[in-house]
Amino acid sequence: MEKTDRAMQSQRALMGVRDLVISGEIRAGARLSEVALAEKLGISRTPLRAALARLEQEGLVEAIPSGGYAVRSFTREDVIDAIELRGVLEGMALRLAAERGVAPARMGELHRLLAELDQAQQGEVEQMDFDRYVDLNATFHEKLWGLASQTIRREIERVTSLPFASPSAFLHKQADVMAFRRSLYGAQAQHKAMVNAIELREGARAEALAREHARLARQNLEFVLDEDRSLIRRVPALSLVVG
Amino acid sequence: MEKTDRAMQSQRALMGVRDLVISGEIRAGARLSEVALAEKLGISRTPLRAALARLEQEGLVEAIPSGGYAVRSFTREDVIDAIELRGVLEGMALRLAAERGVAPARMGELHRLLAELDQAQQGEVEQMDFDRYVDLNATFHEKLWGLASQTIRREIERVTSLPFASPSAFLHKQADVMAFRRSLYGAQAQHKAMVNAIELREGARAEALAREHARLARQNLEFVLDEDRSLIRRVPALSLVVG
DNA sequence: TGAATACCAGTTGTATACATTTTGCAAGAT
DNA sequence: ATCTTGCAAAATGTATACAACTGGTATTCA
Repeated sequence: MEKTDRAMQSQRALMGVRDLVISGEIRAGARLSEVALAEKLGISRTPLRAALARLEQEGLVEAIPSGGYAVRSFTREDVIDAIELRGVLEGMALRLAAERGVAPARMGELHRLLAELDQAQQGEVEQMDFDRYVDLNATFHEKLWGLASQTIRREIERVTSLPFASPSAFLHKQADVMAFRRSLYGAQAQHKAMVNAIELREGARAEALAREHARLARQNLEFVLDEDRSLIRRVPALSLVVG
Repeated sequence: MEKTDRAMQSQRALMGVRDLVISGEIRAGARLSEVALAEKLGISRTPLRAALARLEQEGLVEAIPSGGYAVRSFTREDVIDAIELRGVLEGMALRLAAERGVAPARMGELHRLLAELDQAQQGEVEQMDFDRYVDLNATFHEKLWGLASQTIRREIERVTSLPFASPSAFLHKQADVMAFRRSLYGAQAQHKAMVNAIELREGARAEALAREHARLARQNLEFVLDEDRSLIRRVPALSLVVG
């Protein structure tokens, strides 16, 4: 090795395998051959194995009893529960933020993001700045997570490492669909209500709103699976869902 | 290697390091020297590194920016949030169980455990079968987790891998204290109410009860930290709490 | 005397070698 | 034709070798 950054190969392994799995290039259930992967990624088996062990913790990959790993496959119920789980955790984060209080500076950042989100969806549905909204939405949710303590933030980040459980799962730039665009109006209303609830120290309301907000992802999931399965390919990791 | 089980050394590494950290044999903040640990456990660095990486995910150990790992240290707030997190996740599990329904056979198992728990705390406080209650309580909670889907169960198990966040954290046989014994009466009443709520499909009540139930652990934590710090040594991993 | 530097031990991250186990396949028996 | 058995290739788990980096100490130079 000849490199600059510390633990470079490990990072390459982690991102490389994650991409291969999420993109669906390796089918769900398929065994992950260490030698083949190591060669494909141009690294040795050691950092690769570290990546596989971590991806098992993240839930993208599962250990085979006889040894090695395979790409995990998810049922519809798995995905629904992962989304519900995110809602519950975000709800907890918001409730605690409301109960314990948030520094004014941070609330200011949230309001600024709300205003930018408003701008992004200005005008008619057809001309809204979808890509910009996608980016801002991801930033907004990350800011919300930042209100929580490290312990809770860690869990949220782990759960959302399953791409279809992330708040941006169905807001990918490759999946710009009318049905998704329309869902953004309700979403933005919920964003504002969540921030308002935190300001008013209304913990229960903030929690309920976060849960209902996550429910939008579930709606979008069901739209993809039941109404337009051609979108499966465009939503990250959704190719791992069977049935 | 000459061994029987698959991935034997990795398991040994994981349990070995976990024990060293939880028991407090290695101080919070101390660097975990790989060569020293490997020699101490009689294994090579490879399975040891796998164990360290996993313990980092579990939260017991943290990566040092310049490389390697150190024993993590927890603030009182960290522990409180971990307990609260368990309460929220158990609450989610029970709510979903209530909403979606539970097979009668499983409810039967829960009732049987409730009866056994009743037996264990029969009679006067002084003569209750504390050790037996401890075991049954752990089994009961595991059965509750079993009501949830794999996704949620995984998260609960990860969170409770921090020993002080587990439902048995303050019910350790080495920490048989009057204050803890007395808390069991209220706890058992909550156990019964939780099962009842699931049977009546009262999801919100089940969730609220699970959260309040976890709050007992917080009370016990505060008792240890504020009233009888000599107990710190007897509660697993509590020596990692600073302040 | 103080600061900068060069060196050195110790440590981690990565690659590779090795032994055991698993698995796929083909041949043979029923 | 189907199931069993044996074997070889491949894959995993572990150990070890190696190179780069970190941190600290002693030396050197101003």
